Amino acid sequence: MSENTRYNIKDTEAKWQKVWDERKSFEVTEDPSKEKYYVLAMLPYPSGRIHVGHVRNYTLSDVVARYRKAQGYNVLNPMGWDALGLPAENAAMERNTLPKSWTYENIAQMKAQLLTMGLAIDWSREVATCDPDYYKHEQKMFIEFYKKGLAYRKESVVNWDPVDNTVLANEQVVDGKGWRTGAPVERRKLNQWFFKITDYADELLEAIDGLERWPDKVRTMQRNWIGKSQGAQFTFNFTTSPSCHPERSEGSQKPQEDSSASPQNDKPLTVEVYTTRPDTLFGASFVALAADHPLAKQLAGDKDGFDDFIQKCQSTGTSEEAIEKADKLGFDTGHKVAHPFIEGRELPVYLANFILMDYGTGAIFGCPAHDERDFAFATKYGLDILPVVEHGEEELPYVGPGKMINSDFLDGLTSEEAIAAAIKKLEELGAGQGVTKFRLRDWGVSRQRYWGCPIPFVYRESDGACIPVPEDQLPVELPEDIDYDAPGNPLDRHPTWKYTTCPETGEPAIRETDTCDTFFESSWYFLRYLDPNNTERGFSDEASKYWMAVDQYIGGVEHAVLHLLYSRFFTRALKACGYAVTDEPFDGLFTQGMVTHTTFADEDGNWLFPVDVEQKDGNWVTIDGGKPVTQGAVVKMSKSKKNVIDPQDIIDTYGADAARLFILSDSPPDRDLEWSEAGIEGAWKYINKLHRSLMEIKDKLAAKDAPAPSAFSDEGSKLRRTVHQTIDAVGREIEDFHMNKAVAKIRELSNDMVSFDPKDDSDAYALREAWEALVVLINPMVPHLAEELWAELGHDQILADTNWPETDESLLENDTVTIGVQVNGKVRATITLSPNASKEEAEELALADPNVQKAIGGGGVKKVIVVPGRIVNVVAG
RNA sequence: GCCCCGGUGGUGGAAUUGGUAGACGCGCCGGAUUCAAAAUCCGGUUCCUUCGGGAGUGUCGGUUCGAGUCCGACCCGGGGCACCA
Repeated sequence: MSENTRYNIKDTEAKWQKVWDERKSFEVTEDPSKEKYYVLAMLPYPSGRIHVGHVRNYTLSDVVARYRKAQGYNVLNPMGWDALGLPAENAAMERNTLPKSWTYENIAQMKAQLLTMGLAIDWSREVATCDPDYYKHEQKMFIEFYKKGLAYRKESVVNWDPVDNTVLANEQVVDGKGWRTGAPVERRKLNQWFFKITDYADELLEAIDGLERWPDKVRTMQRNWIGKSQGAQFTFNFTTSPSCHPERSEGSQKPQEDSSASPQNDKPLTVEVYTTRPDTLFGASFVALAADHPLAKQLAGDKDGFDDFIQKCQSTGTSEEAIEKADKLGFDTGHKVAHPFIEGRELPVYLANFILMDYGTGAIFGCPAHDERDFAFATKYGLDILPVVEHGEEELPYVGPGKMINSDFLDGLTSEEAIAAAIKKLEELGAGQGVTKFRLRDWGVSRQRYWGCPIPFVYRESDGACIPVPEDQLPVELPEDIDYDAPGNPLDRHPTWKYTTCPETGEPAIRETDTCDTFFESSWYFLRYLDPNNTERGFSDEASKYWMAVDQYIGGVEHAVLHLLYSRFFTRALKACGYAVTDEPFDGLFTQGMVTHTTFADEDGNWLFPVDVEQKDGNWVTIDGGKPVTQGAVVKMSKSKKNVIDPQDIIDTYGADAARLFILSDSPPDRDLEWSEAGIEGAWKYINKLHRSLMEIKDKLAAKDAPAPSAFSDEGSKLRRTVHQTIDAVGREIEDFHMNKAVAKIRELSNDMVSFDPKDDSDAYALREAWEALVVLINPMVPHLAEELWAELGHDQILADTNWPETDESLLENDTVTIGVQVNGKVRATITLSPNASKEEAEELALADPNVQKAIGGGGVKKVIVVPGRIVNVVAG
């Protein structure tokens, strides 16, 4: 093959990227005459280099975007940077630079990389969340939420590293010690900002049912996270009176919080419990409180073993083996409470390690016959096990529903009826009421960090009043003259930044030095894309009304709960503040699988990069030195295990099209994808082959404007059927995210085309038709190659502006169909007949086959089942 | 422990949802081309076989004319949640 006909991937890809850019092919505006389609890929964190997960994500969104564009939609496919966050601060500390410059350098590098992928992105809408023009609007939203009562301040406990002078996330606390300093973590109370997502708990839960184009997995995870339960909350009265003990602690303890249970002298002592099974109240045999329940210490008095018990409860949290079996541990306080329904019945009160203070009321009643944990506990401590639900053959504990027994006025009712009846009775007695509880907590957004969106409030020094920063003073910008020499939050110790005046009185005031959780930025970035240059508001109502909701959102499943739930809350909160937004931000959601790769390690167990090893005589060795290498498990690519491939190397070597094609064709997008060098080479070969094939056959194709012939040869007709069936199938597979199947269908078609030898004008016409269809079909996957081939086919209009081919209905059906003939369920022959053949014809043809006759043997035919177009099954004797 | 998802050739995966299991690709084998190699092209490739056939979709059982697909029990792998009352 001569040099000038060889497909030059590098030049060709650069050429078409330039054409798209110059023609602004993917820039869009609101166009009421066209139906919109909003494709959204989860925005990347600018870590510096793109990884294969990005390539997979944006290839998928690109296929959808290009496919929908070809179908005539006005497609919005934007991109931006989730640019605030802790890694920038860590990098700044390590490299003695500033988070801002580190971040913007990374953005520039990653953008340059993404541009080589040839994505159909409207770059004019690019957004970086660390830009004050971006966070200005969310500061305004924050204040609007505050005014609506959706944002509030409250004292709450944080993990405090006393050496670094900083707050730690739960993940940064290892064995009770700070991950960096190793210092024991203190629990400190700080004033923190919260968003009232709990106001929307019910609505967010109910609306999950309507998210039909979301994966079931994600919907289930969100339901569980919200964790709605209905039950009864009621009070037990103590029949014993614990002596009021002075605090025995070392004095550093915080005063105890107010609680439902009041330790005051004159009122009788009570404890409030929560249950989802008030129907089983007659089966109650104990009451249990969390070890850190406000009443615990008072109830324990100076009984022996209390300190021991508390210590054990705390240690179960960390010792690994104990968690496995997690023995039920109890501490008998010796005190008793009265059963609310049974005169004279007393229940012992325990402290127990399986009761959590932060769920429900931190106290329960135990019904061992109908609860697993209560059963284990009662067995261990020799408490009564009283069945109150008919359980037939089932062994105790029986947790299912049934008819009530041994339960006085509840006897004979179903569990459901009994729950209602028990709640009614509790209400009559004034002991409690039916309540609904959620696991979901309000969203704490305060972070004691520098590289985040400043929370736009000041506190007046004279009286501590919390005052929102007036709109005309927004944004509250991050100072750039910061230092990382001392531990802690640079904003807090900045010499001037936080000192300001009260906008109302002009008195001295202190700025809030906390910044927002970075989930704040990602909760509305899809709205900013709609109107990225709006300086008055984050986005206009008009833009939102035209583009929202997102038609197809694509990203990793790791955001199944937090990001996706916060965004759903955010649209509702914005709506409450007068913005025009849909309730639900994302109509369709697709979660892609992980990209995995083999791990390699040297003799000492150190991880090795795949680029540093090679295979020699069937064994893996290091390239540098040839030392033996062991091949380990295939796991998600991660820097720590070094099993990463730099996609840029792949793109530089094989081109973006090959990388895209391999990623799409090897595995279904929702499953994990195992990266392999061999796979990428296969994709690369196919790209070259398509180009070569067209170059070879080009002169034999009919002219671009040749009239349709009046008739086609048998081969020509067959090819045309395949073409139209493929057009039909590929569209459906793309819509279902079966990109691997779409690619397979295209390859089948191209195999047929390559072996098709045009003999006359009608064949030449059919083959041109086939090539034109093939190129359009493959465009979403390998757009550079497709543009090149399209131009080779003689078109002036670029492919990015070309519509998806129409299918000819009459060609979707074949004129003959080959079906199997079974004898007693085993295939013995195949027959070919018209798809409209009658059952009788099919039966006749099947029985005429010698192989079928042979299989039937002497027993004769008992019955023949004919499923037209599918199968014939002969039942022989 | 509970809740999902998955298990099909050497390998990634197809199978019109109960109707010819293994599409398409990777790898491998054989051949052509080449001084040679690369690239490319052609053919083969589930396993066993006495070449007639037989077996086969994690295991065992069931329903059906017919099961990868439906039902029951179990085994293995991955993910999520977790003393949630």
